[in-house]
Amino acid sequence: MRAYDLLPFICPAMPSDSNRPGQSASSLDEIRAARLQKVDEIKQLGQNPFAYRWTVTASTADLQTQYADLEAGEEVEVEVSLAGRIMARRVMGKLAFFILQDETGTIQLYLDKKDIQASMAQTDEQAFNHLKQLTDVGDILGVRGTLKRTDKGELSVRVQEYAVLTKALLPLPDKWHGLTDVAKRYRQRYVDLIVNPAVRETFRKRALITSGIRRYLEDRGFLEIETPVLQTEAGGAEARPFTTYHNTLEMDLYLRIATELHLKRLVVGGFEKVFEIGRIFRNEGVSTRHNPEFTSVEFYQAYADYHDFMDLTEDLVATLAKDILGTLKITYQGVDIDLTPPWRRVTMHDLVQEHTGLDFHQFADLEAAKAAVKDLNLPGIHNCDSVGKLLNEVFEEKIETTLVQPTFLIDHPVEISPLSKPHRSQPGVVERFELFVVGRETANGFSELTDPIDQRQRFELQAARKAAGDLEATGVDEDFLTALEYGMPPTCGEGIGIDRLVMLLTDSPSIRDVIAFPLLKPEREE
RNA sequence: GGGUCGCUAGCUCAGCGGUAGAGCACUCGGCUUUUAACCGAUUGGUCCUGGGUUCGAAUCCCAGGCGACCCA
Repeated sequence: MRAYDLLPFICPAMPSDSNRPGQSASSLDEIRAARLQKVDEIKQLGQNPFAYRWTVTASTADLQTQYADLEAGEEVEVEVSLAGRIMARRVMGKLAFFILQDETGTIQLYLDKKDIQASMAQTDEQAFNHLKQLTDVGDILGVRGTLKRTDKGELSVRVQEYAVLTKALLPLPDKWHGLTDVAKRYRQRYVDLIVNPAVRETFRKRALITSGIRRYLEDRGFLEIETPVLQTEAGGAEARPFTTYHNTLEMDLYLRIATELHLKRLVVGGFEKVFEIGRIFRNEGVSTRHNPEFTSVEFYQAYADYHDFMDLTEDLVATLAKDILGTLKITYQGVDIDLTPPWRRVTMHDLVQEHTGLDFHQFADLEAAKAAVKDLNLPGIHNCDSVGKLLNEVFEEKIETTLVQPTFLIDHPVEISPLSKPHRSQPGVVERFELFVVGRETANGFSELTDPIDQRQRFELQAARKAAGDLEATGVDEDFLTALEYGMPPTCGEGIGIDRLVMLLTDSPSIRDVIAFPLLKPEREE
């Protein structure tokens, strides 16, 4: 970014029609200087180029809907007052057409010299000429007028009065090609939002999804309780945490990698349905599916198990799709997805057997299992120190990306599920489900482990891995174990990655398309 | 972390060893039914950064920065 504050102040020309200097302005600095001069000319007219307010009585979308049936050439003597950004200017000698954009859409302004100079004679007898000279694409304009549909069929505000509410000093991108440079779009999202309506729509839908989740849970008696971001031990998931430092306490702290362990403490405390929508931080790679900070919703319900939550998840996602998109049949990056419940529920063992013919129940030990999967050429096989991990490796390598339609993968090996309750009838696996859509994990839930003795053993296994150098392993959370020793009711918990859900429902290829300000390296300053 | 590709005017792009270009935007002039308005005239550059090769580099080579995609 350049230091525009250091630019010299431009001496203003007098605000007359004929004495404006005929200088050209084409570089960014020159364009900006020309606009600063217009700022000053507006001030000299006694108007404020950075105004305080404007009475808005209509939105462009409402007007477009309300007057959809107005015939070409027809006018209605109803006064409207609205405000927005100038997105296009087509100026003739004594008539001009602007496109005005507000949050809801756009409408054409019909700017007739006679109308404007008659209405504004008291405040600015050259009002139409000043409109031509002192406004630019990008300015925020307030207008008052009546409605007409032009001969060519464009609904327009026939403007009687206008005011520059905010003078824009910098030019907008090309009106036709817009802003396509991805890095620039992410770095200057405000410009992206101005010129790309689809981006506004994505973030509007994101807001609807988040509030829809909140409403869905609250309607069912869930209470949203906020839990700490700064923690002395980052647990509840396997991920590298960010570290930070508290000066006066003189201690290292971690940013949370999950909300799980605190929400479960609340269940111990007697809240039977709790949730939190919140920011999670993981100090890991950045990709089209991973941002270092992202948003999850985690929710916990006492006396429920993972079957209950699979039902809930189907209904929640279907409700969101129906309410926000109006359909359960969506398209993601050209692939048709049908969100109509019920969704397939299949165990990891069955799915692996279905794809590879291998029955992991049969393997007596790790060596036998490794020998059996030799032909699959698994890249991560050397990291598998248990049959369960090997099973998961087969799933991740060979099957995960094939789960395109919504599918609940259930009953994972205990070795990869340190917080889940053992399966009530199947040894070696837990009562857990993961929702996969278009080959991506989108939700993860399980009957929560409530046995403090078992939980301690699993924590200690993690701690041993951490001591051995595993940066994703967590230590023993003694306070959480203490909480469990006071007794946690049977509980089901689940986390949904809101960013990935938004990607799915807005057909966005990258997580950065659904995060307003994704993390990017700063451009190098000289 | 590895590979491939990209970075040139405010924006979108061309140029690929020989005077840095186009369209749009901007500035000026004209124009009362335009909608990528039109017509005419100007103007605008750290060719991502730093080295190197060369008589000469936006262009070729090396290193770096930032990004996209793929792989891990």
